[in-house]
Amino acid sequence: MKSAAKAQQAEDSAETGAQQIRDAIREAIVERRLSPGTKLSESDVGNLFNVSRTLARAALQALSYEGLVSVEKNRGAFVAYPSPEEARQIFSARRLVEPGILREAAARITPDDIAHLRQLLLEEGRLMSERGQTARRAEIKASGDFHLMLAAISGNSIMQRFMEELVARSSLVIALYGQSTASSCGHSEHGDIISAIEANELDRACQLMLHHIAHIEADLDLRERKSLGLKEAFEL
Amino acid sequence: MKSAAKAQQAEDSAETGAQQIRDAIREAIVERRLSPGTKLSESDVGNLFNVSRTLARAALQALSYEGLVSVEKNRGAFVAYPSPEEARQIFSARRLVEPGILREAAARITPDDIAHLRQLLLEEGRLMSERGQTARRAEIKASGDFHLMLAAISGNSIMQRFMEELVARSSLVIALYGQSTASSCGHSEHGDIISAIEANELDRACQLMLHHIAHIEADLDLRERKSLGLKEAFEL
DNA sequence: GTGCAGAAAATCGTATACAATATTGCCGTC
DNA sequence: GACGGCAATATTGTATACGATTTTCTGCAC
Repeated sequence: MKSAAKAQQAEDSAETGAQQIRDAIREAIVERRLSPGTKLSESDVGNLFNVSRTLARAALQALSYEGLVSVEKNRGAFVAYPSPEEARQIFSARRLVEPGILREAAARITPDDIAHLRQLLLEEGRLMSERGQTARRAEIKASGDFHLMLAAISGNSIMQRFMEELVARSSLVIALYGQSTASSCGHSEHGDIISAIEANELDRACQLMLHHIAHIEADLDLRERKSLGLKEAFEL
Repeated sequence: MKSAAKAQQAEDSAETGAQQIRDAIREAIVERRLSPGTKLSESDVGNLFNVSRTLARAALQALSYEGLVSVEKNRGAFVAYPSPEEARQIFSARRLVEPGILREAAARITPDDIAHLRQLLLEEGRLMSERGQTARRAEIKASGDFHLMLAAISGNSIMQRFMEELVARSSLVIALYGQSTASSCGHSEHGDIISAIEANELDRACQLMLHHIAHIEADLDLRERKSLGLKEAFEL
């Protein structure tokens, strides 16, 4: 049943070029090749992907629904620049839903799933030790994939989509407010969570998840940096 | 701060005509003037609102992101026809997030908010006793508004938007699979939840909320109705 | 009369064109 | 030389146009 749904989605997802553009831009944002605030002009995007403004616009609109891009009337689209308040809400939402997702995932998890999770962890660890931009980008993605995999295991595609949005937006927040140059996600904590699930200690797993999210948030410096900073930048 | 955010949103929401069309169609779907499966041709929508296909298409795309409309490649857009599995996921998601939302809302609720909630309840009750299509439609909307108001009080605009999606999709599910002709939401249960919040009995309020959602779900007949039913329709 | 093939119609996917709005640079005036 | 207004430019908002795909209808063969 799930595979059938996925197959159908896969066959439909190839439907339009806008989808591909949207995915490409989203990936660029999540991997931080595009910085918050960057202008995404419709013409530029169109030229870049060799399509008309129509498709570029559709892609940008789609990204705005996910909160990754903000479009301002008659001004254009920009990579989202989440405010501190927005950042707090994103993590508040994650604290709210992730324990629940974890519980549902634990109820349906198979040994196969656990193997996949551990493999993901391994990959993540490998990337962490590597140097270089590409490795760093892959690591960022992998660390989010852990949370997404849990959502996928939960079997609820609605929550899965929601988590995808939250993880992507979290990446933006970390890019903006993250302090430590270290990994965005405490790597070992992922492993601890898996272990707790495996040991069927659900409450502990949820606690670990909450702590994990708290750790990520603790690494942020959520001070209101008003965009008026252009003045301050010269008042130094 | 919140009001500022809302004001900005309000001033931006008037930005484009597609937004208005999207809202109009969504309202029609939620109030069940548009039945699941109804075809929404881009041309028809455009003509109906006296805009070009471009805007009609944008509106339909937007609705598809919310799960209220499903667009099939080269075939067109239709009012979503949620499968039983989808319906289960929608309510599963609501069970997952609504207690959390309620807790956050309770932490920030003001006497003013409670007054608003009670007023909403009163309105709901009044509509329930009335006869007529328009009253019924207003009642459907009001019963959803209770849940949305809680999300609004929680102060997390991300969760609020998510709840808007879930409530709207729930309306579709109830239209499709609901059995009782009665209200979509047990009216009295809303009042009980408010009372529990007011009495600061948070755990009880959450329990009531879960029961409430369960009641709605219990009124559904989530049997797989294959679209092959056109045969059965004549084999009766 | 039934079934299939081909054409006609309708609808969607994408590109281009035009209108409206915001931004930028320029020039005249004070 | 600084400020304010106007024109030029760039960018978005919307409409129209054209090609591609699907659906439907028609007509011919069996």
